[in-house]
Formats: sequence, C-alpha cells, structure tokens
Amino acid sequence: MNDSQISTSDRIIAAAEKRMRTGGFHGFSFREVAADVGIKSASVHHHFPAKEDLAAATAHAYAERFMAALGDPNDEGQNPLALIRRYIALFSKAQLEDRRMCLCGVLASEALDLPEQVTTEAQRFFELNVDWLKTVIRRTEKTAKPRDAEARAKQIVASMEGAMMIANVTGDDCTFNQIAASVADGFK
Amino acid sequence: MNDSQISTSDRIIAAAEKRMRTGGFHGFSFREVAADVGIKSASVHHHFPAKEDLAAATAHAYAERFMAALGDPNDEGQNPLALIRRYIALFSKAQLEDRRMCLCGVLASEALDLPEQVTTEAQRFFELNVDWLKTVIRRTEKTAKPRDAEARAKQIVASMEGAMMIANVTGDDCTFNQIAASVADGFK
DNA sequence: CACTATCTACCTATCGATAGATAGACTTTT
DNA sequence: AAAAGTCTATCTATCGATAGGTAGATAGTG
Repeated sequence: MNDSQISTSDRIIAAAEKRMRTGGFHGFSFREVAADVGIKSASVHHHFPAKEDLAAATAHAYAERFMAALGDPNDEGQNPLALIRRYIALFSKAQLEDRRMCLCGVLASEALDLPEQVTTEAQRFFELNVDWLKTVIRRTEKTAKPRDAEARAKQIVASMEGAMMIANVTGDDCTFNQIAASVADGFK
Repeated sequence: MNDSQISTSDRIIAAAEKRMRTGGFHGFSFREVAADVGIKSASVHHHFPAKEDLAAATAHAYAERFMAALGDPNDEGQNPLALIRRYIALFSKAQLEDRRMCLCGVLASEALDLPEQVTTEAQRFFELNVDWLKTVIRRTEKTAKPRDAEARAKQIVASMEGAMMIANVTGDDCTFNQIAASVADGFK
C-alpha cells in the first residue's frame, strides 16, 4: 500500500495549495483537486470533510513550512541582516520558482468571504511573520523601541505581499525584484 | 421611465464592485448582484453579456474613479508632498470607510485564474498608479534618476496594497495606519 | 472481524447563460 | 394623425454544467 512516500492527505494538500494560489478559495473545486491527485472527489471528502477543512489545513501547512524555512530569529550564529535577506529570498522563491501568489496573501484578499477557520489560519500566518521580523529587527537596532520594530516589521510584510500581488498580475519579474531590492536596501 | 438619477448599468457596476471587493471574481454571482440592484439575473446579462464583461467594466470604472480622485500629478498649485499624502489618504478611505479590499488588489491576487480582459484592466490600474506616483516623485527629487523614481513608486503601491490586504484579514485599523504612516514618513 | 481508504452513484443547490415573451417608448411609413 | 415597425429593458422559464456533499458497496490491512 505504502509504495509512495507521501501520504494521500499531503498530496491533497499540495494540490489544493497549487489551486488556491492560482484562483483562491472560491477558485478551486474538490473535483479539480481530486483529479490532480488521481482520486475521486468523494475520497477527498474522506480526508477533509468540508471545503473549509481542506482550505484551513492547507493554509496551516503553508504557514508551518514558511516559518520552518525562516528558522529561529534568535539564532546567534546568524547575522540579523542575513535573516532579513532570507525573509526576502523566501518570497522571491515563492514568486520566481512557483510563479504563484502567496497562499495566505490570496486568502487575505478574499478574507471577508471566507469561512472563519480559514480566515483564522491566514491571520496566524501574518502574526507569525510580523513576530519573526520584529525579533530580528530588534537585534539589528538595539536602540529601537519595540513599537518601532513592529511598525517596521509590518511594513516589510506589506511590501513583500504587495510585490507578489503586482508580480502576479503583471507577470513581470523586474518589478518584483525592484521592490525586493528596495526593502533590502532599507537595512544597509 | 427611470426617475432615479443613476442608470441601471451604473447600479449593477456599483453592486458588482461591492461584491468583488468582498469575495473576488469567483466570489460573486449574477443572481446576487441582480438581487442587490432589485432586478433579475437575466437583466444583468442584458447590460453585460458575460461575467467577464461585467468584471472588466467594474474594474475599469474603479480605476477611472481612483485616478480622477488623485487628480493631475503635474498640478503646479499642489505641493508634491501633499499629493503623496493624497495618494495614501485615498487608500485609507477605501479601507477605513468602505472596509473592503482594493478591487484591483483582489483581482491581482487571483489574476492567474481570470479572463484575459479582467486581468488587463487590473494591470492597467497598477500602471496608472505607478506612472502617477513616478511623476510626483520626480517633482520632489529633481536629482533622482527616472529609474529610481519608478522603483520608489512601485514600492509605495506595493506597501499600500499589502497594508490593505493585511487590514482586510485582521480587521485591525491600527496596523493599516502604522504602515500608511511609515510610507508617508519616507517623504519627510 | 474491525478499520481504512477508495470507489460508484447519486443528491440538491447553484452557476453562467440563453430563449422567448411582454410592455413601453421612440421612429418610420402611409 | 394613425398605423406599423423597431428598440430597450425587463420578465419567466429553462438549459447544461458544475458545485459541495452523502450513502453504500468494495477491497485491502492488521
């Protein structure tokens, strides 16, 4: 049975992520995801009873993977500026390799029309992002007040999400790279 | 016949804008829009043959209204810094009064799953935004190279769209105001 | 046997879109 | 001026397709 290393649940989540990062929550269906995985839509319901369960699980996994890639913001072996660059590079990878919008960015845009548990997962992604950046920024500027660090963290998250949004609609990598460079320059 | 001053087409577009700014292109239906206006879905099709026609017309009208509110970026009677503040204030109004996402921001997020003419209208919104800001920025910093002005313009657009996105998912005005203030501070 | 995962088959609701009819307001013809 | 035709905006009714979701049978596993 277990000839594949990846569980069906994980393959469903991977397919759902790809679909949602293209068309959002309302832009994909159980049948499409099932077809991507190679099973029937009824089987998807076996793993995720309702659409909101699948979407919430997908957003949660996305956030976990994202934060894991960022690593520990207090890692003494890492230069704070290098961590900021790593943050920017993670968005760059999502844009330039996947060529798709940030999952939680799409969900945030249609948040007012989303089931509550999906909105909650998207909110959590942004909270985790801001907290991580805030911690790193405090290490770069010891004199900065906590409140200033938070404002700056939020500005970085907003810039990167906005950059992805614009890159997504224009298909233009140059614009994305320009904005990413501007954000990075703010820490030289 | 029509004792109302607003045409049916315009009322349809207004209803569609409200709906799309909540749930995106895939998050609204002809029946919902028709019900909002007080007509039947078949009557909406009379004015806009297909869904993509309605969405494209709505996005176009949104962009026109937005640019009209910005005014002439070369207006000699206006301080360039005041124009930048006006730009930020326009986003603030869209967020704090309408309490909804920027229409072209939602569309940009799901752009990969949109009919071509809808994507084109959303693209045009961002081009117009960048051009307007670029013109204003060149007036504030005579020494700046055109390319730098464009990069800075794109950074402002990205920041404001990202700020709306985050405000939309968190429902937190404070975060939006913090980011808006950070963007404005960049020009002091 | 009990459990898990998948299937086939089906349900109800809604989708975007179309057909055909109607009523009223113009336009043209006689 | 009256009659006939045309245009506009709306309606009711319906289409085929697809949506999310469910029931029950089947096959493999421990």
